[in-house]
Amino acid sequence: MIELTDASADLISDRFRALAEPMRLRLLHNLRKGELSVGELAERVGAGQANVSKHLQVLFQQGFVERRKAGTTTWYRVADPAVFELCSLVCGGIEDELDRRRQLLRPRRG
Amino acid sequence: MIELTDASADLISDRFRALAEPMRLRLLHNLRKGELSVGELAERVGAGQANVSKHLQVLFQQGFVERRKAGTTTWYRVADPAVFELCSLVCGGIEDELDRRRQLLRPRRG
DNA sequence: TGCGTATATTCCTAGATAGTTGAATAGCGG
DNA sequence: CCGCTATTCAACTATCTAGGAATATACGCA
Repeated sequence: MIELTDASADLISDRFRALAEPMRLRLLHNLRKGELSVGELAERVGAGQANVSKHLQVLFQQGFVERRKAGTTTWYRVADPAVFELCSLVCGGIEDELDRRRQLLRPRRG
Repeated sequence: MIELTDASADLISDRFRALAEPMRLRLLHNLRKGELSVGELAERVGAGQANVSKHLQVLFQQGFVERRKAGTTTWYRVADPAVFELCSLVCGGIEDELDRRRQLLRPRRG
């Protein structure tokens, strides 16, 4: 692990921020099965095309997706498989967190 | 990996968002070595006490840290070691991304 | 009780960002 | 060249959040 300087903290947080958005996670999830165009992604996630395009820019800037232009359409694909490992790690914690929230809902003065 | 429903996408993004903040990454980094109080953390990261307290709430809500009250001081510690695996994965991508950015800065019409 | 300390909470402001809309760009077919 | 399509870009609004200041709460001590 990098010794956390201010600069590297910024870089790391930038990458986390790119994943801190449900829409972008859905885009990545749809791209798991293979390449998709912007329009196809917009249909699948039920969002506007411009919106999807901007989200894809963010993922591209962080290197999570790559793109390939063919004629008028742009095909996006996952570039960094580590993103799925990241999600798996986070998903592992989610069930724990749900359990913990249920604990918090209980009266605690027992 | 969880089949990504809208609800789970929200949960996952919430967890990523908790890490998408340099200050919170620095807090977690300082907590690697062991328990620290809010005041100690505020000194180390050079931030206000209220600010640090609020960031710790976010990390606590997402289950990344635990806390223990002793008198008037609250001691925080890392609860989920997976957070460091997450950072490692992200750090691994950062050097790749830096290389990629250097590529982008080059004239590409070769 | 009253004071000092440590933490949490509330209010406020400035900056960031998601989403929409409309325009601009680029390729394809006539 | 002209329309058509897919994508990107720019402007705008609404929402969110980091940070600071002030306040509230809780604890220890005399």
